[in-house]
Amino acid sequence: MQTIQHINIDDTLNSGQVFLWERNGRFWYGIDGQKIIRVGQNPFEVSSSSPADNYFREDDDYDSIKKELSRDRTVRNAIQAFPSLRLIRQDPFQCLVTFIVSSNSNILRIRNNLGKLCRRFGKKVQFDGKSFCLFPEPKQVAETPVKDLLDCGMGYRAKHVKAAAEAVSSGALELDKLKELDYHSAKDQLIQIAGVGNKVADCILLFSLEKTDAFPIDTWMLKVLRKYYSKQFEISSKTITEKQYDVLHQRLVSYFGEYCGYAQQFLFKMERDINQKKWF
DNA sequence: TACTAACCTGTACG
DNA sequence: ACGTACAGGTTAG
Repeated sequence: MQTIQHINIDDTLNSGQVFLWERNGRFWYGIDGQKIIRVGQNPFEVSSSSPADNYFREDDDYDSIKKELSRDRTVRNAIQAFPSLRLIRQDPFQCLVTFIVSSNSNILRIRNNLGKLCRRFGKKVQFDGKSFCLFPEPKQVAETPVKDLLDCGMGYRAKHVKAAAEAVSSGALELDKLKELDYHSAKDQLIQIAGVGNKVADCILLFSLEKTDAFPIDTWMLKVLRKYYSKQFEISSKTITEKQYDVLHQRLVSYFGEYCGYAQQFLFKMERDINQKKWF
């Protein structure tokens, strides 16, 4: 006998994947593209303003993924600490904007930037007796002057956000089609967008485009790799070059397997919590 | 090809 | 309080 869903909402929503969630009493409410999602923990339940299919990747064989990843001692410890931490399946456009905005920023600021963007340009809706602002659609952002995006506090990222929205809105970048491609083909297209480099692309691929073999390598992952994996993945420099990133990713995939993105999420959550970093 | 500094600006820390 | 450094990186040179 086992519980219906192995999903710890607090851990999952506070692991750096999503930024537009808020707790209200027994429930958490979040913005995902053109819908509002509500989740409660005991008992676990999800409802939404329009169908949100498998937002928490309920369709993954979670137990067998964890079992496979547990071959590694460090990931096994992280899984033990956060046994119901899930990867989230996000709206691709929101995810694209989110991680462009995230570059060289911090979590609280990212949250504030995105919140302002929604309040200023997103459609206002009612759900569960409360009012919310949806994430603005690509066309809406594409038509917004950079000046107004700057008011959201995005700084130099504002022009990248607008350009990305233009690419999506014009059809030059078809996000949904990237889901059908393999990791490298999809990544090649994402990298074309200004403001999207290796790390940001990997976040978008992992969190919204079905690429569980993506492994975003940020400063925290470098810290983790140095601390626990100095033997397997030696990292000498303070930062890594594009080439080193690619080589490292390849080795991470062959070490952790096709679900290495999950390993990244467990490790990231563990290390941030150890360092008592605030999520919101 | 590899390495550096500059980049907007809100928070965090002293 | 008030200044200074840093932040889930990317890019131009």
